[in-house]
Amino acid sequence: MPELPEVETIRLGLQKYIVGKTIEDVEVRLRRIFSGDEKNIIGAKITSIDRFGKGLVINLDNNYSIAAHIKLTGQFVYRDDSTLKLKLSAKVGSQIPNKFTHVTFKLDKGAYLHYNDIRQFGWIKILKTEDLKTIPFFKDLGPEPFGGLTFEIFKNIISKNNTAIKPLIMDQKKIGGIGNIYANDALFDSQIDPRKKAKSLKEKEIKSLYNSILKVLKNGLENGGASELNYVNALGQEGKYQHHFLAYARDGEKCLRCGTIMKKITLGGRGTYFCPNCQK
DNA sequence: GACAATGTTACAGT
DNA sequence: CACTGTAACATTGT
Repeated sequence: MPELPEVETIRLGLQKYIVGKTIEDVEVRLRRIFSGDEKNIIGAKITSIDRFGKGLVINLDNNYSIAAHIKLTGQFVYRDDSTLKLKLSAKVGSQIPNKFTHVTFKLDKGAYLHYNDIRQFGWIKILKTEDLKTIPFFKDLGPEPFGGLTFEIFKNIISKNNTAIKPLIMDQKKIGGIGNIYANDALFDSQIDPRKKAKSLKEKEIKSLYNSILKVLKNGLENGGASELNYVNALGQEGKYQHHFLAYARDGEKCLRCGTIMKKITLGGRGTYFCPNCQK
């Protein structure tokens, strides 16, 4: 899923469906991805849902929280009597729970929250709310595009780093929430070569990239996220941003701006897509 | 069989 | 110590 727009879409869904509900039981089928003691959350009521970068936090009324990161293939799927008739995406499967459902939270009024994860890279941690910042991922997370990341801070990050611009904006310690899809699309939108050294960007390019990042993330959010891989929302349904990709996965196709054939290279270990003609 | 997949982190090297 | 690049995590699909 899982970049800022996808995780935010899940957060909005969870906020709508599970806030106010009580956790009656927890079934952990794959212990390796789970830490903390589930006994500490049984009987507690869900009060709010937070998102920090690509991480999710479910807060409870007993000073405990459930922190989670779904990495590449995690899914949180909510089910109750009224959502049961909704058809699940094929990305979830026709049945839930299934062999990829590693954790199930049983809520009151016959509702369930299932955690699925094919590759098992994701994690769920039970801990005191005050201890959330002891999780390294949260502690080291940089400012967010729709949070503390002002243009001045962004400019400062870009101009003092000597790495290629694309891996830099995907570095969660520098900026929270941007992943491979939106990094590719933002660089395409601002016509910047992803290999270009961050330090070498002119003020005008930095400004343009800042605006493009906000623009593509907002577009992703308005389309309910990108279900290119395994991502689904909290009801097990797909997003639509995969139909609006500007550069991601468009290698071999014509550039939307100039018609040149789009190229794919590997940069920082990740697939990188760009127009060799109009991204300078 | 080889390779790549929306992410993060441990580790080796400079 | 700081920075950078690569491998690894586990599984599926092409």
